[in-house]
Amino acid sequence: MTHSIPRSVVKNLDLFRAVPDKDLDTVLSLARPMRLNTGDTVFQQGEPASQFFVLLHGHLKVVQTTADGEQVVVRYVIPGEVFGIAKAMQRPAYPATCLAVEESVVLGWPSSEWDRFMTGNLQFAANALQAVGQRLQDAHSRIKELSTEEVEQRVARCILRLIDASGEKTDEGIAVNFPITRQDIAEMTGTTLHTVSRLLSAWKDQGLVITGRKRVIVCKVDDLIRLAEGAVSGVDRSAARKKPVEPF
Amino acid sequence: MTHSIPRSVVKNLDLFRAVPDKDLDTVLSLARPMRLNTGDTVFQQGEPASQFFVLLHGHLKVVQTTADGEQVVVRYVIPGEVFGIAKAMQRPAYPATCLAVEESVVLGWPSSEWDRFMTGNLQFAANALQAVGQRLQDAHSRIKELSTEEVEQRVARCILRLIDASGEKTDEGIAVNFPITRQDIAEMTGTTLHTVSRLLSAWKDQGLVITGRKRVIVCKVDDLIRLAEGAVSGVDRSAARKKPVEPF
DNA sequence: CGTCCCGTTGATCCCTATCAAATGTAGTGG
DNA sequence: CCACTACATTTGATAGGGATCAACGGGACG
Repeated sequence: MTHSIPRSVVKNLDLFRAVPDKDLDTVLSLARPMRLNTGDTVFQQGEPASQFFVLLHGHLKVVQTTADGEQVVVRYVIPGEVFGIAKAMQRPAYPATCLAVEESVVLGWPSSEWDRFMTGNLQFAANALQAVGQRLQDAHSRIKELSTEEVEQRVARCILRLIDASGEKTDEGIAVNFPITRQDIAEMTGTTLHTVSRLLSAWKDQGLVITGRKRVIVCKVDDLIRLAEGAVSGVDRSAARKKPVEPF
Repeated sequence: MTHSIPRSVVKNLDLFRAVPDKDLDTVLSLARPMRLNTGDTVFQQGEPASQFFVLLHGHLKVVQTTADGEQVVVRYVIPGEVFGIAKAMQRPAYPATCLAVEESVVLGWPSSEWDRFMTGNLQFAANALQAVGQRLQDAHSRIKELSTEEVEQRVARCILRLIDASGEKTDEGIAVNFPITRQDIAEMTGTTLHTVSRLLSAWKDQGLVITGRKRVIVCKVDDLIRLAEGAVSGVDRSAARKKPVEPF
């Protein structure tokens, strides 16, 4: 045994659910653990997809950069999830960049092992398919939202999703578990950091959320759900609207 | 043999690529063919996912309806593609409605057979994963476009994608192979039929495309590519912008 | 040949991007 | 420990890309 990774570490991962212990031992023996500091990249967009990974601890951000330098946050990876499985879908290169937003620990395998895992264990194949299927559903939800909803709804839904996937109960409300900026939220919802900032400020005034540098805590979840579902907010849009001066 | 489906019909489908003939015979014996008229639905959003399908001939539209009745076109299914594989991703119900936009022929299997195919043949599992992976990539592209590009680029790209996936060379240019309305294009690009109509009209004036009822033919592919990549169009946006009357 | 359905086009409005600038906050090195 | 710096956030002002509202025109199909 080259590493001292306990079997229990992978046993509870979705990707390895219901995979027999003897196969898990093989899996473990091939795993390469990796420690990351905030800002470290696991892989870069366009780079050959030489490995696939599971996140054990921390949080990662997956970002696509467009031709003209704009960025889109594809998703956040939370502990227990697989990522970087480009090769499994027959892509030679990673389609996005993946970086740590806080100290994190990942487990990596050479992409060549993917096929071995697939062929060696049917449960593994089914688990992988389900994981990708779930992501496809999520992507379609996002497309629907970007196509039909207004910014406020989208941002509300985005934050709800964040606390749902990775929220932490505090005495003030439910907090997003990892550092996230207005810019990040904007890149997830197809808007600008300015608009996100204005929305959060308005919500803060109404006591809906508590905000801080790279921090969001939701106090009134129900009210936020109402906004996500299209209720009209109390945000005063008329502030900017000026009544034109009557020409006599 | 209950049906007279020739083996060659499924042999060339991506989903069954490299699957041995003996397995194909099993697959065929369980297949249920179905003929569809324009407007017929294969399945409805929310309905239990009792079957999965392959399109043999024609074209289908996959549509999601939002809570408030708006529609989003998820994708068009072209001959040879799998669809309705909700159950493979462990979803109990279809997440969208699927309907024929022209006369079509599909092949259906009971969802329960999916697992049998998966376990019976590893190549099948890999093919399925690749198909879903490709769709995930497509979905991410769309998210990126909806987030960062303007309407004209998105519509241009949408039409390019249509002729790429299902274009037919004519002596006037490359035609979209199936009936499609301005409304459909709008629902694919997150805009309104009005805006799509205006864009197509402008492009028609410039000789970029030829349009008709439910028809689009691209004459100058290169120019359209240029638009999709963000070149400024010749569309006169100032038409609507009125110079306010000088008050003396 | 009338009736849908699809497409076109004008006019107006407003949500939100953009431009601009100030304030606040964590981290760092002297 | 504080000044310095880099990065995050806030907030105001303005403008414009498209949605929306409204009406008409035209082709297909029964």
